Amino acid sequence: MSEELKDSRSLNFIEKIISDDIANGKHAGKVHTRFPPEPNGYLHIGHAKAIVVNFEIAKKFGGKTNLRLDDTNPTTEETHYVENIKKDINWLGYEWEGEERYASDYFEQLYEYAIGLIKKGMAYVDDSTPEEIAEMRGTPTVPGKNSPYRERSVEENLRLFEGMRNEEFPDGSKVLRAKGDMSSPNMHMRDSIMYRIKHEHHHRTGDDWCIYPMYDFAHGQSDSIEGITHSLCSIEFENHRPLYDWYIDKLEIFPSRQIEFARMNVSYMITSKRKLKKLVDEKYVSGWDDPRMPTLAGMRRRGIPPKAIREFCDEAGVAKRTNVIEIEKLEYNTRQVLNKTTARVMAVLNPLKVVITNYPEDKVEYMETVNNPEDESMGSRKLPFSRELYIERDDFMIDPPKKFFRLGPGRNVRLKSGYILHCEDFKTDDSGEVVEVYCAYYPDSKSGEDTSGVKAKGVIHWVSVAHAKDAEVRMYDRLFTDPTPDAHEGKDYLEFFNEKSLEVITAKVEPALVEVEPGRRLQFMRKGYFCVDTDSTKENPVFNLTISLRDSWKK
RNA sequence: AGACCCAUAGUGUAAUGGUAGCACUCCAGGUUUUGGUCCUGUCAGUCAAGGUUCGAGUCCUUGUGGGUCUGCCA
Repeated sequence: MSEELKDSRSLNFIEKIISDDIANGKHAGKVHTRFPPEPNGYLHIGHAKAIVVNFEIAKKFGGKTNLRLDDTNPTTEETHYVENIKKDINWLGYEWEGEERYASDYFEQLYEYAIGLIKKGMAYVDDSTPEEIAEMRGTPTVPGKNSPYRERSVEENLRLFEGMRNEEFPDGSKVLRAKGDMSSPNMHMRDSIMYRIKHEHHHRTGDDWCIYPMYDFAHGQSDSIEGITHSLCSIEFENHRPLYDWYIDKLEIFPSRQIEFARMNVSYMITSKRKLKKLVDEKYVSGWDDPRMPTLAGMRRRGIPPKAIREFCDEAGVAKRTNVIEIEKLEYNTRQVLNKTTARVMAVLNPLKVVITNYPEDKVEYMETVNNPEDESMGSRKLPFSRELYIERDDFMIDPPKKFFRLGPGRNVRLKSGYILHCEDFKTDDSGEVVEVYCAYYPDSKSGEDTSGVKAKGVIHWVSVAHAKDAEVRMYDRLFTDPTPDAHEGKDYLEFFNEKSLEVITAKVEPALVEVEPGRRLQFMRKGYFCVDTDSTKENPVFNLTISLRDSWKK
């Protein structure tokens, strides 16, 4: 199980309800939640929120959380998705109670429940066409009409429903409906469809069934069967709650309680399955796990630690109003975790050569440098230092402003864990571009044993030319240029695709970096946090920018 | 249009009917061999109008704004 999240905050509204339930002895104080994804796609940041809410709330009250795949629609669901869903939840840091469950585990029980309702005269087989049913349903303002098949006898309904199960009827020819109230202002109460005929292969039950229950006649019943005490779902199911309760009441089964909360939206991200799929299909991104994608697979590859996602979701809070959390919050949580856990390494993203004119040609020194100033236990290592170094092109200016603390003609700068340099000259090419910088070093200014008395305001990173290795670095930025790309009427979200969301560069890195394993997270000193990509090899190391360091420098 | 739900700084989220707080962002400073981290500070809020009350962000009414619902999807 995951590390404890901060426990200082006050209870959210769901926790208050549960807290009251416990105080009142409801369900003998037991708390049991569930995460019920449909196995027809990949999990994204929105699912992460639901996962964190369900697992953390249960944990907080000493309860359990089930994983249940809501597989009642055989046409869209696949085993392949199940495996990815399980992997993503585990990666996020959670373990569900026992084995994962499936709504399809309960098909027989659900069938029995339906028979029970028919026997009570509360359900009937309807021969109407889909069009007729839609027509008779009415609209929110006009009451619906009763189906002409509504008053069939219990015996006939029983016989017909059994016939449905026994493959006697073609797809779409009949449905089983709950006898609700066709004049209810709540559309879900207007004789909700319980079963439809689909002669299709199911990923788990194979060809055992040709009738499948609808969400409304499967979800709440599954909750009940599993003894779910608090069924937490998103706000769009609010209108389903009367039906959820109606079935529990008529079926006389364990009374799970549905509580709705607002789904989480994040700026610059979209979570629409259809829109995400289009990005993949039309090659805007490399796949569902492209590091720019808001999928858990994408964020994992990007290098965002699961703990950061947990804290982000937890700190975003739980309430009922529509929200858009600023992506800056996720970035904050990401940096927060990475700052404490990653080793600092030297990597020059945009190299400029520096020659130390008074340093011997063939001398090599090994400079001791601490791996993580935030965590002494991470130790230190040695960096090769020589006469020619790469520094960041941004760290040199021909004519720098006064507040620029880096290198410029006549200026001093400290090389991190090295010497202080004094810039004496530089060389440009025909276009005026600086191609080489010439410096002198102060031999008695070595890091840790500096007796020079020389002042240097800035500190820059570097790597020895003779020892540097090339590495592919994928610089990622937000996928979209607009905080709410899919909320503009008349404008397609693809218009906001950020063409600069990926830039591939070749960096000069310290030699040890070609040995790192995929998945490893590092801080490139003064630049940002990076993660070794799954494409990475010793011959061609690949790093993904997770998130840059904050940069408060401006002219 | 009818039903249901929601409304607190830029963003998100708190506040038994009793001092509107926290976090992120922004801005300003301090520390720093990362212009990072850390620390301090500033700016900034109860949708509107009535009502109940000694007292309303909280309760009531109306309005305004937003969300969900008219799949044999979940």
